[in-house]
Parts: sequence; structure tokens; C-alpha cells
Amino acid sequence: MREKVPSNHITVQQLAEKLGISAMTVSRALNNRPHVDLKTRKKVLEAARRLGYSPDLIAKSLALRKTYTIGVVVPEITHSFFPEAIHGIEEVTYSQGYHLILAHSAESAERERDAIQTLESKRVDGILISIAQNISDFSLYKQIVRKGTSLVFFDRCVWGIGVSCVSIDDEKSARQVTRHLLEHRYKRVAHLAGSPKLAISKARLRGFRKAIREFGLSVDEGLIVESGLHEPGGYEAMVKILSLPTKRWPRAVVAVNDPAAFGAMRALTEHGLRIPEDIAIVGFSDDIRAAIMTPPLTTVRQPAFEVGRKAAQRLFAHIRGQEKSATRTEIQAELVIRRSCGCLYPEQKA
Amino acid sequence: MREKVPSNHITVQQLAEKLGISAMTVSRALNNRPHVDLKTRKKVLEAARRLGYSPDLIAKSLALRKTYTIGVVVPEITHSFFPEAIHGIEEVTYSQGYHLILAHSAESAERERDAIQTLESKRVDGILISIAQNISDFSLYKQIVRKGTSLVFFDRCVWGIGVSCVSIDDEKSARQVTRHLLEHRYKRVAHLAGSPKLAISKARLRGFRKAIREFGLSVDEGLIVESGLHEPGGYEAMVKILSLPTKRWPRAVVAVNDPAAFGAMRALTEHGLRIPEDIAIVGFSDDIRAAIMTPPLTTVRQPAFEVGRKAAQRLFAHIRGQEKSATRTEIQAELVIRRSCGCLYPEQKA
DNA sequence: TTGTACGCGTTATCAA
DNA sequence: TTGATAACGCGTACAA
Repeated sequence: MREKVPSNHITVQQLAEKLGISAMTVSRALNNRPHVDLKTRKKVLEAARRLGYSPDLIAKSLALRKTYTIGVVVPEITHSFFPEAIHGIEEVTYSQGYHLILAHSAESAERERDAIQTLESKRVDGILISIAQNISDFSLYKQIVRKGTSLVFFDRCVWGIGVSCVSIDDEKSARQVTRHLLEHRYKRVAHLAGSPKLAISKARLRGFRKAIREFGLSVDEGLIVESGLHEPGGYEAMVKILSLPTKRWPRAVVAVNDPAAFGAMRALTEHGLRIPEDIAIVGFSDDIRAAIMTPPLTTVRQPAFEVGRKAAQRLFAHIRGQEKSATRTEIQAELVIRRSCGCLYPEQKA
Repeated sequence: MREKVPSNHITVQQLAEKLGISAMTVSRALNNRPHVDLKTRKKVLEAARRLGYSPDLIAKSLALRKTYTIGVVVPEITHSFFPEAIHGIEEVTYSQGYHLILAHSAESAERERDAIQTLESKRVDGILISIAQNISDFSLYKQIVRKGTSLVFFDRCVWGIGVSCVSIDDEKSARQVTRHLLEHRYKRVAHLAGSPKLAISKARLRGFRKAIREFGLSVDEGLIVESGLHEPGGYEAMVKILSLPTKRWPRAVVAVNDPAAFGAMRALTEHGLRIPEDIAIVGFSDDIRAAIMTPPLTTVRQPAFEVGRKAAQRLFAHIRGQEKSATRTEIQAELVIRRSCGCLYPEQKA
């Protein structure tokens, strides 16, 4: 027993019949194409408006084999980075007259697979994706490209499969913030590392190591502790560090992101340690809470909007066939210096 | 000069030819429909997998006149409420096998109009919308409904046009939080009101007044000050209140939202007043920063995820034709008691 | 300037 | 169980 669907959508055919002309003429008039008498054109447009004609983009897409739509897959939607990136994507998309289908993988490989296949089936003209954690099989991405759909990664990328990527230069940024600490004469610096499987974690760890080496210091491996990306993990990791003999304690900490830093700050405070006087700390990502922590957290600001904007631009370049080979765009992050690193005033230094 | 679009998508026809059977049989096999020999079915599925067949949902939608897609229009995308609501919508949508097209009106009536028309043209099965500010022409919404597209408002609604709505009960929530203060023996309570044009502001003000009256007290109109919805406005409004003679000062403050409360807290602190010992304060919306203010801010939690979830459920009920008339769903907000209201420990009371 | 025939990829319908 | 035909709404190509 099927429901009666009203579907009061008027078609080009119907418009044509009502006006006593052919569908083709109506189509031409509606799409501002040449070879239509001005009077006929006016008549058509007027009728279309009056009858509330709305073009069927489904039919149009089928005929033109082009949807003027791009798909976006994000692993997380609540975290402030992605809404901002989506905002950036959306600005470009809108200005180009394209539409946007949003899919959410919820950090699940299966849901990501679903999402990509759906987007492919919807025949989007291109896909922007920030991949879920723990993805190790890249064959789907390759398949998409092979089938002729433009693809660009943003924020979380896969290298070596010929796909462009726009991301934050995590390694350079981590190196920069670590250097900042070292320049202020902190010698022993710890790192709360994210998952060793995640590219951003690895990049930040690399940047951290690089900075230490560049200062002619050596890395104390015991001061590199895995914290994950959330507050509780940061807390645990810091507790673990504080369980070391006091003389092995670090003078400063570089956390893989702000939530981890928040957890670490809690651990420090609970141990009766002052920030930054006893141990300084810096985060990563400029979480909205960073500025109002006590003390305010020094961090690295991620220009999410910019990442989204650039990624969308790259995708459109690719869709238009202006992009020959895979490119790698790295947006420069920005160091936001606050009290937690103890570097604001010279006299606070170690 | 047209570009060569690879578009290596295999079709049902091609599959059929390769297998030497008809397209119809392939279609039946792929869609798990009856009347297909088990062996044929297996052969089809195997071939589809091997050749990377991906169904063309555009063609399918055209044939079935159903897209299995809903559209969502939000006025803002960075504010944490909407990402969470979208998350809630997404969970329902995903579980129902539907897809989601996201559109962003950026608080602009024109962009909202664009978005709605696009969604209509894309023949989505339903639309969820939280309307932009300053919208006064509701004819478009009515038109959408008339054309047979299901519509449900969420968070920001329009009444009286026969469309269902899911929102937070602002008036009741404001009444509840105000009552909470009054129950703890605060007598003089001020209100930082948002814009008198905004529905949520008006509702919260109504709730505030109602609670006061219910306690047999009268409202001191001088203690109701317009603050807008942001931090600076909250600061200004509080300064204005503190410029009153000391004896007219309130013992507690209900702010229209958290940012306004943050501003007010800054004003209080700068005046050397203690929170909550001298003046207590409560906010509205459980901004992520509320918990880490000094002192932590008592506030009203907006279950955004829940609003999104419920709205999506309503929409699906409507799409399935199970919904006769327009309904009004109000999600109950939740009071989050922290230190700023001075009600956590009995001995702190006034 | 206008109109006709056909195809886009899929499924419903009805016949075999 | 299978297949041929038509239709979904639109635009391209070509003819009138």
C-alpha cells in the first residue's frame, strides 16, 4: 500500500503545454540561452515564476552528468576545528554555485567507507575528506580517483597515492613551539604524544624531536609519553611523568593538543606545582578554553577556516582540470603566547 | 572545447551485457528483489563487486522520485549549538539510510532563500531548518510545504503556518533557573536581557518575570538591562547595574546567555565584588568555557544533540506520512549547578 | 527562432 | 524466472 505523494512539482513539459510551445524553447528561456524570441522568453519566465517552477536538478544532473555538488567527509563534527573548516569550504562552494553534501564518519572506518560510497553513488563532482583514525587501507581512495572523481584531503591526509592535500604544517609548528621553549632556556622538555598511528601525532613528535636536536640537546625518551588526544589521557600521562624521580622531571611540557594540556595542567595543580614557575606547558590547537585557563595556555592556533577554504579551492582547480599533479599545501599555524609557558615576561624565565 | 571526463562508472546495462542477461535481472539481483535464480544472483553480485559497480543514485532518484536525502539549513555553523544539533540529526539520518545535504544561511535571508530553493530543486525528501534572524516573510516555507516537501523547524521556529517544530523551552528554563535562585533566598534578582527582537530573548525574559511573580515578589524594572548576546554587552550591562545606588544592587543576576554572563563576571571582579558571596550569577547555554570560569558558572544546558535528534525523528515521521498535523516538541533544558550561584553548599547562602 | 528525437541510468509494468 | 518497453525530467544535436 503506497502513500499518495503529492509531489506538486511542475515540469518543463507542463510549462510548455500551458504556453502552447515546445519544452525545448522553455528550457532555453529558463537557462538564458540564445535563440529565443524576447517576448517568448518573457512569457516563459513569467509563467515559471507564477507557477513556482523549480528546476529538477536530479534530471539535470543525469542529463549533464554533472551534479555541481561536492561531498565533504569529516571524522568529527563537534570539535571546533571541523565546523570552522566546513565553514571555509562552504564559502568557496557557495561562491562557485556548488552545493555541499556533508557526511560524518564518526572516526569509524566502516562509516567512512559508507560515506565515500554514497558520495560516489550520488555522483558528486568532487570529494573533500579528512580521514578517520586507524585507517590503513587506502585502496578506496585510489579507486575513487581512478573512477574520475576529484579528491582532495584536508587536515588528515594520505601521502603517496597521488592525491592533493591541504593541512597544517604540524611538524613545523611543533618544532616552532618547542624552539620557543628552548629559546627561553628551558632545557628538559617533555612531550605528551598522541596516538603513534595518527599522522598529526607523528608529525608533532617529529617536530618536537627536531627542535631538541637543533639545540644540541638529546631527547629523554622517558619524557615522551602517549596521552591520546583528550583530557583524561593528558592527565594520566602527566601523572606518569611526575612519578619519575624529581631530578628527571621536565621543566616544560609540549602537549600534542590543548585538551591533553588541560589534563596535564590539572595533574600539575593537584600535585601542588605552579604553572609556569615550576613546570611550563604549551598546547596545540587554540581550543576556545585555552585563553581562560589559569594560567592562560600558550598554544598553536590552527587556521581551520583557511584550511577548508584552500582545500576547496584546490578541489575546484582539480575539477576544472587546471590541476596536473598532486600538490601539497601547508597552512602556517600561528603561535599564541600566553602565560602558561612563562615566556611573556623575561623575569619569569627559568 | 570540452574536457574529456573519464567517468569510468560502470552501469547496470554494461553489467548485463557482460553477463549476457538483461538489465532488469541485474537490477533485481543488486537490489535483493525476489524472482531471481540464486545462481544468477550470485553471478551478478560477484561481477558487480569485481568491476567496482556503484549504483547511480541520480538515475535511481529520477526513476523512483525519491532521493533518500534530507536537507538541513542552519544560520550559523561555528557556534557549538549547531554542530551538535547536526550531529544529532546525522545519527538519525544515518540509521535510516538517508543522506544529508547541509546548507548554511549565514544569518542572511537571501542565502536562506537560495538554500531552500536549491534543496527543493535537489528534490530532497524533507527539510530541517533553523531560520535566520530577521526573517519576516514566511511565504517560502508555506510554498515548500504546499509542493509536498516535508518540513520541520528546529531551535528557531515559525508558528502558525502548520509546520512542526522542535525547540528548547526557553521560557520554562529561564523560569526554572530564576526559581532556583529565589528558592535559595535571593530576593533582589537582576536580568541581563538579550535583544527584545529575538524570540529566545523574549522567552527568557518572560520566564524570568514569571518566576519572580510566582514568588510574590515584584520586578524592579531598573534591574532588567539589555545586554545583547555577547561578552562586551554583558560587561556594559553589569556596569550599568553597578552604577545604581548600592541599596538597589541585586543579590543575584540571571544572564540571557553564557557570554553575557562572562562579561558581567568580569565587571563584578573589576569592581572588587566576590562571586557568589557578594553577587551570584547564572548563565544560559552551557558554553564550553562555563565550567572553567572562576568561579565555575551555573548555567542551563541546551541539549542541542537531543533537539537535532528529535527534529529528525519528527521529519521522518512526516515523510512516512505518520504525522497528521503540526506538533510542537519542547526539549527540557537541564540546570547545571556550579559555584557561581552560591547554591552548591547550604552554608554559602545569603 | 522553434521543434523533434534521443540519451542520461534506473526501475515499474507487463508479457513471455 | 526472465526480458522488452516505457517512463522519470532535462539537455544536446540536428532538422525544420
